[in-house]
Amino acid sequence: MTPDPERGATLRADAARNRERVLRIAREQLAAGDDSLMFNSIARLAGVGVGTVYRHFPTRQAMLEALLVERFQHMIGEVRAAAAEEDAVTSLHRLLRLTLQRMLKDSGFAAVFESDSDADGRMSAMKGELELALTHLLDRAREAGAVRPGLGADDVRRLICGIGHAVRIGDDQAKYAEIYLAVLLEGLRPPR
Amino acid sequence: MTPDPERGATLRADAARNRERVLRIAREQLAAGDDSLMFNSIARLAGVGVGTVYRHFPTRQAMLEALLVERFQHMIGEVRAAAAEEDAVTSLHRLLRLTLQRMLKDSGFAAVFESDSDADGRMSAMKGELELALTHLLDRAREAGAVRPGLGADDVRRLICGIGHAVRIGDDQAKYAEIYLAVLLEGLRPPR
Amino acid sequence: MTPDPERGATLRADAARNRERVLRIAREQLAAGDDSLMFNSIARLAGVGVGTVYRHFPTRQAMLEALLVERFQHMIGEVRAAAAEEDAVTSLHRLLRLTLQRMLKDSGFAAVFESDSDADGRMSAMKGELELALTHLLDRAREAGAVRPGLGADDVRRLICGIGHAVRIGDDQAKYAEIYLAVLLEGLRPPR
Amino acid sequence: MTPDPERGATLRADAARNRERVLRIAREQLAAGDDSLMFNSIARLAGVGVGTVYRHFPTRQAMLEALLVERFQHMIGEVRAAAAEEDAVTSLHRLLRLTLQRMLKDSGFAAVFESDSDADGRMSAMKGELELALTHLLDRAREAGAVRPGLGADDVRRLICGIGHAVRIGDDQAKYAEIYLAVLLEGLRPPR
DNA sequence: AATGAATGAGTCTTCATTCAT
DNA sequence: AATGAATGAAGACTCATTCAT
Repeated sequence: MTPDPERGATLRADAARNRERVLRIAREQLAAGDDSLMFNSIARLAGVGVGTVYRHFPTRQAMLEALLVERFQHMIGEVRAAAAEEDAVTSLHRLLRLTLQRMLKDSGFAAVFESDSDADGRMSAMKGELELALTHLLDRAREAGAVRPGLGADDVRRLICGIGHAVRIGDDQAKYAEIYLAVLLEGLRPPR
Repeated sequence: MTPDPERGATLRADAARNRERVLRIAREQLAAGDDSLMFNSIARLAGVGVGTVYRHFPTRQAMLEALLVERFQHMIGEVRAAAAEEDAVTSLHRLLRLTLQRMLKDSGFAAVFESDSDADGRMSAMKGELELALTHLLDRAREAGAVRPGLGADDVRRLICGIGHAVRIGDDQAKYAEIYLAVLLEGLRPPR
Repeated sequence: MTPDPERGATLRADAARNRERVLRIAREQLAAGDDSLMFNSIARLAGVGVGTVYRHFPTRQAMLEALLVERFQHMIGEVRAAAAEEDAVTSLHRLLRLTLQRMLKDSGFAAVFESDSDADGRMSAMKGELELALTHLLDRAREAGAVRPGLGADDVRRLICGIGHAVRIGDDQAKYAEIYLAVLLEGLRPPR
Repeated sequence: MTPDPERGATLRADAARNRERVLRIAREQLAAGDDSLMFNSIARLAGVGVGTVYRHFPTRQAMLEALLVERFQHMIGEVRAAAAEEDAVTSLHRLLRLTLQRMLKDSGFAAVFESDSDADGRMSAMKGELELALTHLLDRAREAGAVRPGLGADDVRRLICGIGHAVRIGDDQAKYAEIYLAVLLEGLRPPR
């Protein structure tokens, strides 16, 4: 038995192995651009029964979130670190750039990051911590004149999601990402 | 027989009538928030056979585009008029605000406006004219200092789509639309 | 196109053919003792797609009822004729015997005959007519002293269903049917 | 270790405890109107593994029977007592009324009481004793003129099951039970 | 040109049972 | 003896598309 960091419980060795297999396959599918996450085919590819997949992940959304628990936990650390840095503005910009790139690379991440309704309470909790940390960072950046009043952490989340969307529409994402991000960063500042 | 302005051909009277019925129902469905556009139910509601729907619109995308021909033609006029106005900056802002509201009100419009691949050449042609007119307007606004260099009409289209997306993520669209639009407008300006 | 007596509408020739095929297979399945009426296998055996089966019969109950429309219509005639005969008591006994035998031979019939909730309004209508005719017969048999007061047509229906159930429990149905029916017939009379 | 009266073997204390837990939950489920007796959910509710449930009860039928051992044993006593009473006819009527009410209250009991095939030999043995005792009672009632010749204990069992079925079909069981029982009791008598 | 019945692959989901732990 | 994760057959149902009428 090994502790399962994502469930706060202990999983039988084989169960944990299957869970990981399923998650690995799901990750591959998403990476390959197939965001349908069909339980039957995931099960087949993972070499387990469908029932096993359902046992671990009652819904598609739950699977998506499970796929991202580590990433979100990592992000919380990043945002906290960013909020603690000396130069809040640079820090904010770097954070937003990083987040944008993550969204572009991983559509599953983008989907969960955008969504307001989580299947799993732990995901909601993490989002709450994320928002808190971002609020701190934002407050400091605001003091430095880089953020207009009236824009909260959730607004910034939505806006960066919007920018991600704008970049994705186009055909040369690498090219647009930096430009559109620059537009956002300038737009966040108090109007002249 | 009446000329069919959208097909460049002549349609039998009953065919034209059926076409309009289908479009009307499709419009109603979209307006009612159902963007699945299922051909079978549209056919049923329109009182025609599915085959008839397929004859007129080979794909969902084609139907969507047909639904929006008038709207796009109207838009072309708007953008041209905007480009001709004295105060290009105000004009640009008004145009973007109008477009944003249109996207929020009509998800079908948003989908086609965002898309880079059209089912029907006439839609592509219209988009080309739209881009041309917007380029003019943008050039004039740029001279007035309201648009940074390096941002073309297509960029602005994508960015306003992104803002629309950001607004749609939230639960109180009316509240966010104006704020996020303001962020975009400020962001479009040359950096300080 | 031929008129479809069971739908009150006109069915396309091929549709009618398919409908009959499906009903024939369903009938065979039931006769073979399989009362599960699985749509997929019925479709396969009938040589049609599942969708076709679903189109004709939205639910299992609807299919069962469709299977029995003719039988119920015939029964209505029988009960009316029975109610019109000279010797109401003999007539009632013969009718109940016939019904019991029908229930034992055809479990589908027994199921629909017992059920109080019909999928199709026409079935409910037929049951209503059946009840009416039986009420007449019962009234006449009551006058002849063969039916106790307080027992209506629906009670008799339930009781004969119960007798059918009692017979079915045993292993030698032929043996029990007549005896248990005799018990019922005597029990229907006013108490001594 | 405690002797397990129902298995003729000795059960480890924890095994006996588990067995009782499972039976208690199963009883509750049935009482709550859920007669599906799903092993997985029973196991979950009982706080044991499914495997444990299977170990104790190889089939649903076996579980049902185990649930009813006490009740049947009690019934044997009742029927014997009834057979010993002075007024056999009254006694028989009271017994049938009691049995009917039991069937209506407890669908599990009804199922096992009706069934001719038992999973457990002890259940068959009990049914045998029941039949014997009922035969005595019936013989005495027959002498008193309340039961026609040719009707044995098993027939009466089936008939009361049939009456239970008839009552269950309707929507107002309390109302029909007494009437239909009266029909049966009169029907049991020798024909006039 | 119109019809709409038919198609049937595709997907989802459950649950009785087994067996490795 | 107990566990409960795993299994996967089984069955239900949908809907985009075709094609005979």
